[in-house]
Amino acid sequence: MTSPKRTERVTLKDVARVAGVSDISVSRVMRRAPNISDGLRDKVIQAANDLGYTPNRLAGALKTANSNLVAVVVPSMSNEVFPEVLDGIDSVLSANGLSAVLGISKYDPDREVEAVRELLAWSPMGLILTGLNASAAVTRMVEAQGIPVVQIMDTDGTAIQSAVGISHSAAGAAAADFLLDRGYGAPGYVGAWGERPARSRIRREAFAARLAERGAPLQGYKILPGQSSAPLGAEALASLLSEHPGLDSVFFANDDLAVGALFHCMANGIRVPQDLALLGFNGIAIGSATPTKLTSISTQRFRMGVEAAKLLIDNDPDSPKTVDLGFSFTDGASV
Amino acid sequence: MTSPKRTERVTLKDVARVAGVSDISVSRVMRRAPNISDGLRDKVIQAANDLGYTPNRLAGALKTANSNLVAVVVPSMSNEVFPEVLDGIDSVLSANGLSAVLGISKYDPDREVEAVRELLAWSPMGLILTGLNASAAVTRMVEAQGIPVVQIMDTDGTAIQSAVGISHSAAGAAAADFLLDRGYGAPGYVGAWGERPARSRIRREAFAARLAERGAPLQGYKILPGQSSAPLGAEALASLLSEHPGLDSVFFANDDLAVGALFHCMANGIRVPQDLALLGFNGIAIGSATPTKLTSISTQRFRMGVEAAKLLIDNDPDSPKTVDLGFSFTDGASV
DNA sequence: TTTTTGTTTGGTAACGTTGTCATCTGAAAG
DNA sequence: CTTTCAGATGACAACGTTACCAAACAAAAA
Repeated sequence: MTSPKRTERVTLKDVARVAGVSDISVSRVMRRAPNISDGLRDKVIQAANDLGYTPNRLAGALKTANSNLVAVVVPSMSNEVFPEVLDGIDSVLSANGLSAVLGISKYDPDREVEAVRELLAWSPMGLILTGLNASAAVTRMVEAQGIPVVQIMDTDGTAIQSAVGISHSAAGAAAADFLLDRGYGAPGYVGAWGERPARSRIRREAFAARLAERGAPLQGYKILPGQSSAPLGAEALASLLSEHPGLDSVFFANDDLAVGALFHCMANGIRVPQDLALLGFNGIAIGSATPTKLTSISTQRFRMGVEAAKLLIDNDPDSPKTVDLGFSFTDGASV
Repeated sequence: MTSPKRTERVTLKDVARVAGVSDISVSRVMRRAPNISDGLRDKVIQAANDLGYTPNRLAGALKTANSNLVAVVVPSMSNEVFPEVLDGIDSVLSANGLSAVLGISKYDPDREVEAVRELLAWSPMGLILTGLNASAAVTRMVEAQGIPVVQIMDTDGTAIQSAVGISHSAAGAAAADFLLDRGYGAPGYVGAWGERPARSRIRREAFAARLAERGAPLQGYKILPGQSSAPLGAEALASLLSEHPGLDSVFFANDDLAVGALFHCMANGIRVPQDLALLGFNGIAIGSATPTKLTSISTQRFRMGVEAAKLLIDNDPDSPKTVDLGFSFTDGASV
């Protein structure tokens, strides 16, 4: 029984010695470089397996100045959206031998800068950021590093290089049209998180602007400080209705809030959509299971991650791209 | 306007040259080593800022054989549970200058092995795995690397070193007691994902065993192949009830399924809990906003991540720990 | 046969950092 | 006025890889 103490790392040299070849040949076999004879390859693989050799990527990445890491910074994990995007990112990265290093900014620009600084120190081959409102410090750092950057979620604004997302202003305007076209004339709005995800503010403003444009201005809105959740949505709607009893429809910053609001209506005898229409945002699964199916604006989050990772991988520095994945209305019964 | 081309990396040497000191002094200042005069520190910091210097962790980690990375392997992101755990992990890691490198196994043991191999190549200072059922290959690799390992979610079984989680067999048994103690005598069970997360199978088996022990055996169960979601829960319950109309209570593998089932009941005139009691698992936010509050077994997922990261950081290789965070019943109205 | 060409292998020198061992101050102790 | 010692700083050699160039060899062309 061997001691479970610090095992000396098995290196290329060890494998080379055992296989009776040069270091560099081992390196080439491990990297599947071309022009390797079968004999050499077999000897090396045999020796590597015998010794339990694992390449040290730290050394390889240092030498080639090209780690197979991708830095990903998202604002939060306690929100269905980002895990789904991450899932999409990882599905592409892992298929290409890349790994994601994660940073969570908690919607705090300073933390984002810190996270980016921290992650860039690993010489990632690319960076995925959330939102287009990157601080100047972040922009400077990534430009100094000279790596591809893809910003996700948002296409309203100027990207550092490339972006994959949707136009939140278009979504807000579309929500307004959707409600007005269906005859609602007294719309309200509910948000959360103090609108720290700037994207929800953009939607609200575009929603309000389009409503005003069409002569049916926003009657009232409520933005609570807490994190989005169904209970918070119920609370927000109750509070909004007490201040604005005349509302006939409400647009929500996300489906969590909208579902909670739907529950509030069910519990309080408010008929949906006859007395009040509810329009969500994001199109998460639960909305399609509620007794009254939630009408929502659905977005493609997994795909957003996939496209972002792809853009990073076959990056063409000379032609940054902005990919708008669009959105669509789910056929619910709450509007 | 400088060309956005490949910028040469700014290294310690550059900073040292500009500051007029030795390389190693710059290194020491950057690492906040002791015994540095204020004069030296100021010169170095000034130069580093002027040049926009960022340390290269690849080189540092290679030299010290100690990266500040923690490898985290989870089975999925499309499940509220793991993002929350990750959030907890990251909160501790980021406070300690560590970063998480992520691997997603998709509940596939082969992918898990691959992810671990991939991540270990970065010489992480620790590894967080999901579940206690790590394959022999994984165990061998981490032992060869000699780094601390913490396994999360589960405490029923043998950990490689340390574990943080709950006892799913205890939870299953407690669910049985909970229902029986409240007078229900004909319980059923609903699961999903083909029970690939082994933990849900353990809960079901313990649930069934305790029921049998107390003379009220499990009447029937339904485990659908698809991923857990509210719509799937509704579907599963409908199907279960058609096969076993006499059920008076159902225990669910998770709250997503249970909430969907609750909706199914509401839409079909099944009174909860008079006609049918529903007991969930996980205690996610939405369950406390439904018109009939969902009764559930709540677990501490964020804290699980926190404790796992802490265990990794102040690791004592000689005394691995198993931390059982326990569970509790939420005071819902569905049982 | 000789020359050309291409395939296969090896030697050497980095990549950017830090551990280890000097060296050099200057002040306290003798 | 030495000796001692702690506090600062520096020189050098790694860490484990891979890029680059050179060399050996074999096969094809002349």
